[in-house]
Amino acid sequence: MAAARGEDALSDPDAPGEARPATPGGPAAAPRRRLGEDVRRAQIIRATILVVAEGGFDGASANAIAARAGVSKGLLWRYFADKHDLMRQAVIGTVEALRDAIAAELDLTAPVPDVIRAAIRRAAALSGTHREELRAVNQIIHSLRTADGSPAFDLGDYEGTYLAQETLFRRGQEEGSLRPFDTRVMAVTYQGAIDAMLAYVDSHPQVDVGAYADALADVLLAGMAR
Amino acid sequence: MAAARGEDALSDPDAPGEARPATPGGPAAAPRRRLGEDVRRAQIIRATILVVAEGGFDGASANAIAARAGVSKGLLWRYFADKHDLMRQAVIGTVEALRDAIAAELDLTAPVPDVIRAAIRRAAALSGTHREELRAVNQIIHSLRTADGSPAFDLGDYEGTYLAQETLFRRGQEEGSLRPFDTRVMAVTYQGAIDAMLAYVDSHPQVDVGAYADALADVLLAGMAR
Amino acid sequence: MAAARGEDALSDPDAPGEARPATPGGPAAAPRRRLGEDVRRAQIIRATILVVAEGGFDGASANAIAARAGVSKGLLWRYFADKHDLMRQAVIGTVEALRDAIAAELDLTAPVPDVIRAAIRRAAALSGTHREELRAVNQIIHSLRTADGSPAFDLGDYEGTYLAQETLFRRGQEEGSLRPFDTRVMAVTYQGAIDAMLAYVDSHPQVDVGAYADALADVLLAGMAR
Amino acid sequence: MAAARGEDALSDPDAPGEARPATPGGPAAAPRRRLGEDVRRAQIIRATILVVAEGGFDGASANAIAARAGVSKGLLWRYFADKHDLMRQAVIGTVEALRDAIAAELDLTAPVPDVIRAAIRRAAALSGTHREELRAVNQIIHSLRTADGSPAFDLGDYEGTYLAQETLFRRGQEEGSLRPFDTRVMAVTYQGAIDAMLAYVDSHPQVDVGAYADALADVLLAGMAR
DNA sequence: CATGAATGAGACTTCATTCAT
DNA sequence: GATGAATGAAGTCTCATTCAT
Repeated sequence: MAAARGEDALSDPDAPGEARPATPGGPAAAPRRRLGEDVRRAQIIRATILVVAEGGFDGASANAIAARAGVSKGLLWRYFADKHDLMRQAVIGTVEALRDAIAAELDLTAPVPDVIRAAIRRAAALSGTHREELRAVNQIIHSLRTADGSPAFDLGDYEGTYLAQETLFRRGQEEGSLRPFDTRVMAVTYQGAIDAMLAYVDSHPQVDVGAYADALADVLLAGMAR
Repeated sequence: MAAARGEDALSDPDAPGEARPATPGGPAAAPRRRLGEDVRRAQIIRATILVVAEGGFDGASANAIAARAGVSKGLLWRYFADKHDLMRQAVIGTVEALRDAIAAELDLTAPVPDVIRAAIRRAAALSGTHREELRAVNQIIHSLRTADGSPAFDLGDYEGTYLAQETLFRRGQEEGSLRPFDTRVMAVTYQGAIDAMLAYVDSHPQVDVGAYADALADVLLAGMAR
Repeated sequence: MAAARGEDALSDPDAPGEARPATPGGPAAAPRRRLGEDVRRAQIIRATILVVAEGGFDGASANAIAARAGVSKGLLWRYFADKHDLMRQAVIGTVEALRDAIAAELDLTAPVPDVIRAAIRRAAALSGTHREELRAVNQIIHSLRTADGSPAFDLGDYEGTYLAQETLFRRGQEEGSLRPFDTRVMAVTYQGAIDAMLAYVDSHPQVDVGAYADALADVLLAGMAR
Repeated sequence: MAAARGEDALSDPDAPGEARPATPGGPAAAPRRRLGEDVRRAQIIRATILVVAEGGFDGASANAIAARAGVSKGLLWRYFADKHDLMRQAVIGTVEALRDAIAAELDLTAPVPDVIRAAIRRAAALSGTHREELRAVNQIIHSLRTADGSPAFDLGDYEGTYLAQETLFRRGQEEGSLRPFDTRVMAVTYQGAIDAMLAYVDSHPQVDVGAYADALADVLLAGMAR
């Protein structure tokens, strides 16, 4: 399970029974381990994702994140300029990982309808393997604001995704496997359908994700295919 | 007590179970409620929507809301139990208004494809008439949490909407205007496509909303119609 | 004594034996008195002066100031934008009070040497009546910095004082009671001598302030008078 | 241990009372101290002076000082017990250097008025050669506090300076070059005038320092000389 | 010895909520 | 009822100091 990479202080595999004066029942002492920069950053980002996924953006205080990571509060600010920076980097790193997880083993040279069906299936699979990431990224993207109150992320950040999908759709149209339609509207709709699916299966755990993905592929391809 | 009106779900705008003293008329009767009270509540909710739409959920302090409403800070808590209650009721009231705005003049007895196309157009029109409401409701729904950290709203609140749409789709299938498909998946997808459209046109002001709505209707109906 | 205007929470004349659960020996409860804006500001500034005079600029935390004023921490920020603003206003208000205390009953039309001697005496008297103010203002002026690290006060703020003294000196020179000298250098020197006196008697409590003032007047006038 | 050198007062640069293991030479012998150590200490003190002069006492974090000195943060505490110790020793060492710079080439056997005039000129010259030192020492002396909040330096540390000046003044009075006056008051005033001059020229860079020094000597000697 | 990652106390500040007026 | 002064908990962030490497 992705959630168990060893960031939880309570499950720390070798917190010893440290000699601390007069608090023998208190929480385990911190052995002050020294880690490489990248490892620490990843650990803190992972804790951020988990805390946000669980308690929402507002509940993700620096305190909660540090506690979840099993580090001291002050350590956060050695690796991130401030909380905004931490959240921003958590999103950026996690989105990259999600994109990789979708793109992996996806044969983009296959017939376009096959690519689309496979992509939907892979996206659906994320709900099982990256539940916290999906939840957290959603929260942060919707909540993070710059100092002047404007959203830190907006749909402009989706532009690259839209363009890639439009390219795919256009190839399908040229190859004759897709009928003519407005590719931008279709890209936005496609992305919206994926996001809706992920939100739906996240809050309806009894739903068969694979079946949903297949049904969604049927619905979308029925609208696209010639 | 005035602070406890409208209880649980987006689809339940008229929940009972509160001590509203002796109001034996129907919900449309507005019996003994003093006008000033409802006006004040609406005024505060309106201010809440505007402040949230502008500065996001986190930026919507009670101070800012009271100032925007032109009332004193203390007055908020005469009409709402606490900030959570204020936000919840702002969503409930506004969603109701949005639903009314879509449903108005919508002839549900018309042929199903016509209903769908009309509904998409009406939803798109909201981006011009209810921009703040759409933004604010989105913010609050994504951000509001209960005391234990769990989301205050979830997709369960969409259940009523899904059921209504499924009913419509099923009639189309029975009448032969729509082809067979999983109505729940289609309902979720349809709603996701609408939400994606609204978000897209909100952050891309130069887009022609009507044209987008028509293109979306084309895309969706191509996937649904026989 | 100037220090006993009733700002000290512990000496609050009517803190009652409040019914607080299970802490019958703790500090007296706060009756939440409501005060006019000017009174509160003066009270907080007074507390600031006392805390700075006693523990220095660095020891004057917002916590310490609020506690000394007998108010809650948060109240400070209703009356002052931030700590810098609080310190700035404390200096401005106190310097004005000090200047008034020196200027009062000073007959500026008297012969110049008499004015100078009287002014030195009055300044010396401040060491008895405004000890905390003198200490605190000195601390803050030397310590307060703007966000970019540059001093918040500098000798430019003395310019008005220098000009006034130069005017006085020049009158003395025109009237023939003072000999020719560089009035700017004399103004700076005069001010330095006053400040040195105040610092000296502050840290040497056994010194006879009046005698020092007379001796200083002798020394300075010997250098000035024709 | 090297971290505890020079103890208490500005006028006492060689205080004993610390455990320096087995150094039976006189204070001028520099017996077993390794050269590298003193170089490091001087380097760190120099960095401290520069950082304080530039950003003030509060802006002089251990981080900034270490960075300016080009050493690691942890190294500071090998040479100084804590930050208070570092600041104290920076003052002590720098004041000693400043005193040397004034005393150098000063012929104390010359006629007293000549000595005074020369001393004023030399002090004025410091504003060109030791600007950072003057600023930093001023900052630290005014800001440094002991753990209980009382000033770490006070005018008692000037006592040696006052005594030396009084001795000089008294010789002048005995020799007939100076008229009778209170030598302690004159010493305090003289020092105050010097400090005021240095502060003034520091914040008024366009002033001709030499001319100021001559004018100040005129003013002071006019008050002292018979 | 030297480094700098890590800690933890404490600083300033915001803000939902209470309550004297 | 209405106001906004007052409270106090909680948040983000800094920094002197420690200590594993």
